[in-house]
Amino acid sequence: MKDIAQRAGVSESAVSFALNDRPGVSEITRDRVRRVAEQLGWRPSTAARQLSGEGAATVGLVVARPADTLGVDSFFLQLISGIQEVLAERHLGLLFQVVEDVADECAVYRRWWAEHRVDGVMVVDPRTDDPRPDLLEELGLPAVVIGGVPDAGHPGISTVWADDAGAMAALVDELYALGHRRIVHIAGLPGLAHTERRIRTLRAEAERRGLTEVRSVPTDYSDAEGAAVTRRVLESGTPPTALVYDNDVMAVAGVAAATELGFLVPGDVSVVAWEDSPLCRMVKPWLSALSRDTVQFGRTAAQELTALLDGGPARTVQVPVPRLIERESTGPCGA
Amino acid sequence: MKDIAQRAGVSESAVSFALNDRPGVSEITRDRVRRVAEQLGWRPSTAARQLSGEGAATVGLVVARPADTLGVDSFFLQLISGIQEVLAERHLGLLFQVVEDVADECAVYRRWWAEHRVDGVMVVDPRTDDPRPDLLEELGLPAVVIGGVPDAGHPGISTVWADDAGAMAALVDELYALGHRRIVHIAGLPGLAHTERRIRTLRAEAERRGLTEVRSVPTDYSDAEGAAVTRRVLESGTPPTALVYDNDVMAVAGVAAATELGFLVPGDVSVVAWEDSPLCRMVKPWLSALSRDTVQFGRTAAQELTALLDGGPARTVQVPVPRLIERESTGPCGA
DNA sequence: ATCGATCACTAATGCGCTTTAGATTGCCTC
DNA sequence: GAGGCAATCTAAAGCGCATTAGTGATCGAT
Repeated sequence: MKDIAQRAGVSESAVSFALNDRPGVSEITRDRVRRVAEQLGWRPSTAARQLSGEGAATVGLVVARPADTLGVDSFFLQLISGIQEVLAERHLGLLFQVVEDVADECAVYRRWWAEHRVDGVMVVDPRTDDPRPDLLEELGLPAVVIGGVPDAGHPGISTVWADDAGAMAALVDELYALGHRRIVHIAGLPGLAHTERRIRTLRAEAERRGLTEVRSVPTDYSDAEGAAVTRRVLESGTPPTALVYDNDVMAVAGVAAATELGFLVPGDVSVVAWEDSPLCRMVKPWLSALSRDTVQFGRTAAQELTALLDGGPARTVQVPVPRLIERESTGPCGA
Repeated sequence: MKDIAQRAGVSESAVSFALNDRPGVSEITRDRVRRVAEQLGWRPSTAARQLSGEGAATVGLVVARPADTLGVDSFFLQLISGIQEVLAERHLGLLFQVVEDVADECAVYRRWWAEHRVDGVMVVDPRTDDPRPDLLEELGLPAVVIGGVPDAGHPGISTVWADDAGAMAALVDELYALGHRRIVHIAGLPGLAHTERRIRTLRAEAERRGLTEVRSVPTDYSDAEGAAVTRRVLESGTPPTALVYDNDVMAVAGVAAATELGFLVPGDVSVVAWEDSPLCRMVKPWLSALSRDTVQFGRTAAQELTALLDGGPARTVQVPVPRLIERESTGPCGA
């Protein structure tokens, strides 16, 4: 900046004014300074900028999952792509970290906060009894919870959510209409908020219709557990006629397991994957799936966070309900 | 820090000395200061620290791939997990960005450099005629190229690489021993260094053995192209008896396509996936695959980068050659 | 011709930390 | 007991930027 000031023949302050669109310099000086800066390829040092009051120009994202369960999911990278699109426009950096569990995650937030490393964070995989919103509220770190439930208790925190409950209800409607009465929901991790929401909704819908042979079985999202649970429920006395998997990976593994056991899909048992991906069209039969625009989800979340950083109020915004794409793995109940 | 100084009854400089293990302060004072700092949950502001000469305590990673081809791969998140393990130990942050193409990627490096945002970067997906090493060398940004070829031309840049050529040669050996003479390699993106290396090696190995019906077909790594190419080559006059896919996703899609066409795997055609993942055990027949420890790959790369940041010399380190896991999709040539 | 007001700019301060150059003390040596 | 030296601490400068207070100069109004 000193260089610029010298070459443009003005003081450093003038340069600062010129480049930040602040009043106090004439248009012609401003132009001259701009040109010199451009020519020198100058960019403000984020450190210096931050030290003098501006933010860190960075938002944080930490995901708490063990390395091996992380890779299979296409969800995260899609989400991140969407987030990046928005952040890149504003030249905000994304500080990314993967940790083992929520306790570590909280530690990371504390550190980031103490080191002034981030201006805000995005929280994924919200849980029941989640300590994170409280912590972030306490630290005063702007945050948006991705995939949470509307939550009035935290005025500084935005929520971006999809109506899992509605989607589940619609899905049960659909399966019911096809004649299915025995449904097993191979759910995801028990502690996760959306898992619990889906489980609760399924139970409520079943009760409403007087269905007794409807249940959820929590898993760890892995193909191994997906296959294992599938085998277990299909080999029971009265096997279900419809299986709903909480992710694409388990659904694919489940279909393979069912086929091996001699069950026809969708003849003997219908299968729905919650989360669409290329995977669903890579196996035969093609999997019917609940699809949503994950990239857009990320965009929306990032927009909410930037709005928060701009001093806007915390909001709760809903993204479109996942839509059922019917492919080949669902059909009328045969049993 | 002012707080700490006050409460410990010493000057700010003494605090700095104490907390940075610098001489100039007695052990008892050092302990006292440490205790106060701990109690206050103090962490140095990275910005201030950076401004006074230390680095940014951050390394950068940018991946240049369109959003949709990004998600299917389990490679990246695994790699990042490994990287994180090493970075977390040293409290280094990871600044992550996804962009459209290499030109954008270069722009990001320039910006990061100008803004002093990162101390070093990790470069993935090295290409033939890659502009990035030159640029990074010019900027003086420490870097490690992940999956590159040993490259003597850039003294400031480390390389971590796997011997794709050796793996390909071994694979051809294996297939040749099984009696396969017509092999098609469904390759990845043409510009990528490892793609070219695999293609060249395959051609060389074929020539060495006088095999004329061996070739590579480049693709974009997508399941769609994988399936399309599979159909095309299998429907040609003399179909290959062995297919080698450059990633797991295409291999799975390819098997599905082959099966649909009435080809038995491995009876009519053997299939090998280059890159192992849960996917390979989610389809029947289970896919034989070249497996490597991607998390470890990330760890190694991160270690090289931290070594570079510590002022060590640039090195070229090789990770273990991918190992062929024979499952159910490979067998003796039937034709 | 004088005054206040506006404009274009400069000087100086502070952000939180590291670091260099002192300042003070105690201790040893001859 | 004076000089020297090491140990321990403090004062002050500087990193690159934003910002506030201050300085001239120009202009319109009286």
